[in-house]
Amino acid sequence: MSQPRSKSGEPVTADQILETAARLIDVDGVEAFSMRRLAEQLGVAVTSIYWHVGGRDKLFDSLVEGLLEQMADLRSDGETPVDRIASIARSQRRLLIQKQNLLAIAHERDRTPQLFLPIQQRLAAELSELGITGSEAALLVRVVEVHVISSAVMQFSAVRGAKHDEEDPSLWADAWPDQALVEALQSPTDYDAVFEYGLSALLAPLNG
Amino acid sequence: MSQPRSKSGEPVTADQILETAARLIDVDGVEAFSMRRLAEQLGVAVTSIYWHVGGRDKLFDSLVEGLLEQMADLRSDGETPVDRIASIARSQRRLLIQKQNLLAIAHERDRTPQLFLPIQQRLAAELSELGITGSEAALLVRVVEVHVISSAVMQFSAVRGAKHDEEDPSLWADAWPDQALVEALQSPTDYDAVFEYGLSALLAPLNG
DNA sequence: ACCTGAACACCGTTCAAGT
DNA sequence: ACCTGAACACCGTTCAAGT
Repeated sequence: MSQPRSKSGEPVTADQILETAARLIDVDGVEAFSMRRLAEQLGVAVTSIYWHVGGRDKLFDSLVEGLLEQMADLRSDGETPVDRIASIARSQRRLLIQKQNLLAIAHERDRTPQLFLPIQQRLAAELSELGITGSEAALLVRVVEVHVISSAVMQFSAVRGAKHDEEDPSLWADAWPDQALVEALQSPTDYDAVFEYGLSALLAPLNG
Repeated sequence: MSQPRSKSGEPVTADQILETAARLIDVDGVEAFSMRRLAEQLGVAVTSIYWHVGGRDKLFDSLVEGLLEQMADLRSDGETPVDRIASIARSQRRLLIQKQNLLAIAHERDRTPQLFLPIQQRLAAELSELGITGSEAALLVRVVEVHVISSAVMQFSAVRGAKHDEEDPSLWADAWPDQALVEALQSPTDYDAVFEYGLSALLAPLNG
């Protein structure tokens, strides 16, 4: 139960600081995070964090770095190259949604393009099996990556902002003929369905 | 040249405050914005901003509201429903990229789903001309909107983060067979191309 | 090598007081 | 109705000082 604190006398390590920061962010969100709260949680003076991991920027960079490493380990399966591409895309998306707050930090710091990197090579390998190479393959790699990452970025902000998401019914004339549509738009967006629709549309040309 | 300031003796209006805030954010970015700087720019004490427009949250909400209104006025053209859908999507995207900083604020405050609203109805009208209605139409509306908005959100962070975007060549074995691909991935992502590829892939089923 | 407190230059916000 | 200064509770960061 009890967390490691330097009150025990033991010096704090950089890893402990990063772990605690990650947990804090995961539990309370990014906006509640501050160096001073982290220090308090660690039972340490703020300034010793600076000694071990540097300032706020360096700390966040290190956390994003950890996310990048996790993406390198993603599993994928499937019979065909297209299946395997879809499989990688899905597991990358799952990881990003699971690490929502880290993704938000990466995005906030304009590091989202770096999230492409750990998976580029594997996508490229699958594409080359389909005979797709060169700049065409590069475009497709980007198309898939943008779809995965941006959909995760959007979903996050949508879920958090669900309170404001109430459909203003006055926008739709009561006489709007397609009431089934109005009703469907009233309920919250199903981002999984949107993602899957997009993914198969993007990969459809590869099956021809 | 000279900006309106309350030093002149005239009271400041809420509109003046919002305009100045928008300009400040547009020029220096969101991260450089603060209530105190805004007050300074207006030649007014910080606290009078609170009297006119409320705090930081209210102010940002009002700015986002302005963006929503602009989206209601977007023009579109084209011969077929599919062409018009694509046209609306492109002009919405253009507006969002032009108002990058406002988009970032909207995203940060989890208001991105609200950006769907001003255009939903027009997309729905085009879809119904194609005989697409009900929950199927609702899904397609969301698919298009997510594509437009998320691609703008991504492009923004990518452009700003271009400094970190350097491809790490060590990731690619020098012997990687497809050197044209490696080279293509080394150059920065062409987000317009990625957007257009995605858009036509998403709309392709509608032409069948 | 590791930790500390004091200090600096910033924030957003509230509130009582002015005219 | 409009504006103000003072004050509060926060920030991130630097630095000289301790052990």
